[in-house]
Amino acid sequence: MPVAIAKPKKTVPRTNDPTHMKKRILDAAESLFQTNGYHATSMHDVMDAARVSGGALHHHFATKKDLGLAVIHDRVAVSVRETWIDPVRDSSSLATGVRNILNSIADGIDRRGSVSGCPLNNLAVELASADADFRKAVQSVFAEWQAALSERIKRTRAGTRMKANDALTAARFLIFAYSGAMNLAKTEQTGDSLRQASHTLFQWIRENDFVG
Amino acid sequence: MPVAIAKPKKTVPRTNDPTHMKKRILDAAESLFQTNGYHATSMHDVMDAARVSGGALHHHFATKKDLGLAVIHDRVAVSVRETWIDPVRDSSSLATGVRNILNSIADGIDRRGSVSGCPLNNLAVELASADADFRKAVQSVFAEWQAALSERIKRTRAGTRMKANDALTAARFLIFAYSGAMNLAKTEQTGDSLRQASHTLFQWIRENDFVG
DNA sequence: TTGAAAACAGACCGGGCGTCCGGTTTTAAT
DNA sequence: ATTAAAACCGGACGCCCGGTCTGTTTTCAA
Repeated sequence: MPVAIAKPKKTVPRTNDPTHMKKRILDAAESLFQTNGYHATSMHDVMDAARVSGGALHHHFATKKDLGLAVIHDRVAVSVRETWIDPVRDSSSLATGVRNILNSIADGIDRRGSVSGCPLNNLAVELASADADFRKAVQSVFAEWQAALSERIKRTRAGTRMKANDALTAARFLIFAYSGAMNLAKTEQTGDSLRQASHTLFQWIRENDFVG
Repeated sequence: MPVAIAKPKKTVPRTNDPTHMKKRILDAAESLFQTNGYHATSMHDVMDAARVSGGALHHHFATKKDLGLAVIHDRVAVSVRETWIDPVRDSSSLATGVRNILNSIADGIDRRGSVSGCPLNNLAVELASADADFRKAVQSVFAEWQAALSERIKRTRAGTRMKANDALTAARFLIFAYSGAMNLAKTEQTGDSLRQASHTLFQWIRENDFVG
């Protein structure tokens, strides 16, 4: 039996930084969930990617489901706000606003060379129909999204004289087209479909007199 | 120690029926993949649902991936043909054809009370970006779908005098809207979004003079 | 200074996963 | 009748999953 080997002195002391650690975990989880999917990524994958111990991971997120819900609330929702809600609200015209959003996403895709898809759609399709909590979380993001678009549409020429329900339908149609285009972009690994959607939606917005 | 119990005589002899057995496996796999997702369903789930032994399952589909690819080729592809390609090809007018397809899907959803989503999109979103073989399989179905829609558009009034590429773009736009509407229908568990898409697309088709 | 809670580490567990294997039965060609 | 392949059975195998547990370190309030 070998003699006990002296344990080396700990050189670097640990520093507790729960905020930063939580951010690292969410960063890793968000990235892995989007590129590989929720069920296809294990907790150990998250631990490795975030370089976090199992204890720390479990301390901040008790279960995998908690982590998934946190990703939706803290990452996917803000992603939708940054890429869609804020730009379209501040755009000088709805048509150019939507076109710029879609084209810039397409450019990002082609620049990066790969498509992981729409963050919201990815988790929605995989988790929405299976689990009620996930569905509620996803649904609230969709609701915020379509409400913002609807508000913007109401500020257009045709929007001022249309019923609130019709504005919502138009808003949802924009989401339909974008989501579907993103799905195809993901399977084709190209931004082409987003540019096509941009072009067609631009004309659709003009034809419907959504000016301004 | 109890005495050996005489093994009861096998009463019902086994009958080899590989075609029927393969069908049962594909039935179960298709259903489970659509309702719960590919990664969320295990091989044992398929065995239980199809009431098939592990040996039989492995005999017909060596790996889970093989089973998934078979579901795409033999089930999802024909599902797209039955619900989209054939009806739109035989429709007297593009506008009513598309409207009928979307509305009948919406009716089916509300009658059934639950939405598992578009079969193709479900597997596309979950598997396309992760695995090259899955992506190719999904992509070929999309290609067949948009080609059929493009051919139908070319037979409309505006279609006869437009470039082939524009017809394809219009065809893809229909797919975009449908896919996105189905995604939202899945998270909202309602057919409403499909009816909205039906209404908006109907007008869009008319505005673009896709008559006939 | 002290005590307790929060933050983190890492080994560990039962279970379920996908897959494979030896053996048996059925089928069909010879 | 013989034989080989195909079809099917049922369980074992090894791995890894999500989650738990014990213990240590850090932080901060009292």
